[in-house]
Amino acid sequence: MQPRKQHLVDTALLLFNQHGYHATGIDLILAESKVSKATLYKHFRSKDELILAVLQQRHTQVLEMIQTNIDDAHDKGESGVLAIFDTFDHWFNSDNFFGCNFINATAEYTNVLDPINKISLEHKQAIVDLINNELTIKDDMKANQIGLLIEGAIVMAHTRGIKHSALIAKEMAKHLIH
Amino acid sequence: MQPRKQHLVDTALLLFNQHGYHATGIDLILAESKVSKATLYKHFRSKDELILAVLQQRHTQVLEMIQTNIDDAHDKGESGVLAIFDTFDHWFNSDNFFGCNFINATAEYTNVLDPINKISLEHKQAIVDLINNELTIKDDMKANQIGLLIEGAIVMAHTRGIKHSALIAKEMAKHLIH
DNA sequence: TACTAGGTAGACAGACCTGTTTACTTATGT
DNA sequence: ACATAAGTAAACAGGTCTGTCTACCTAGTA
Repeated sequence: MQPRKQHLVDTALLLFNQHGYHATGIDLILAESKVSKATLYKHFRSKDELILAVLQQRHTQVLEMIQTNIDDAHDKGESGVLAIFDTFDHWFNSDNFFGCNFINATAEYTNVLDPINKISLEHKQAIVDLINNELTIKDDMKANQIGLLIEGAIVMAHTRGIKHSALIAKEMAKHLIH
Repeated sequence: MQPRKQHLVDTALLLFNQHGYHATGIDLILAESKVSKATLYKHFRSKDELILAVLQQRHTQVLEMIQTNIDDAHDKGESGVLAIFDTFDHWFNSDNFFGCNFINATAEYTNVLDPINKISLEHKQAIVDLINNELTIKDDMKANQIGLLIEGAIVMAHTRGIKHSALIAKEMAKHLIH
């Protein structure tokens, strides 16, 4: 991706997190990124398209972060599934946590047919698929249960500020696996 | 509450659910409720104040719905805690489900000091308190774990359209209680 | 009859929104 | 030296947003 385009996506991600999607105007993104409006509209046809690019990038980021923790766990002979919760624990306790971009996007873009809504569904599904592949024996039900624990931890951390929620969820996941 | 004021709150609740908070303009609420703008601004000082009234009412509604299910369960000699999940199951499968108003509000109003954000926190905390009081022996940790399951079920139902998520969560809660 | 409470319609201000367009500037590679 | 690609600044169009205000309209009641 061209550097300005990438810079726009990075800036927009931060601002969408800090203020929400509707509340973040194009002009603010331009002012913060110091990119001109003409450039933004050369790279993206609309604000919605920029949002999609932001979510697409975030999707990749999150899955890579999780995969890194899984790989580390495997190297140490530990459970990959439980390591996923460490990724979220680290995220919740960083100063980069403003809730899940996809949950937040679904809250603002309510139309199920909206591509923004669709990418959120795909993200959530991808995480459950990844969990399923980490289970010693594939088990859709168990993967969904663990996925549910992750979602619960995210909401608990975001709406109630309970930063250690990922560890609470991890304990619950332990009992599910054994 | 005066009938027009109540009607405004009811209409606004539906529209905020259908379109989100920022995306729902005052004018749409007025058109749908057939109330004049002057009347709205006599009852509410601002849109934010209307949102707060909506959330306040929703807060009461949800707790009452849960309490009804708990009472019914007690009458049948069943677990009050598990009955809470039936409330959510019923909600998810109604045509009145657009995710949790409070999770959605927190997504749009990101400032933790915002009263809209504060009421969301209080709502979530109230549910956990209610759970705690239903436990045979009070247990903050267990109440939070069950609260986490509920949040997870809500997100699963909303972002992935998995309408039976409350029953998945209920099964997990059974193992927690016993 | 006349006052009052509550409501209506609609114009208006002022700000902010997305998106387009024009004319100018820089940098790079041949 | 010159074409091309990429970026800039700024004005502009056409909406939409919240919130205010004026003038009018009922229905009930003292």
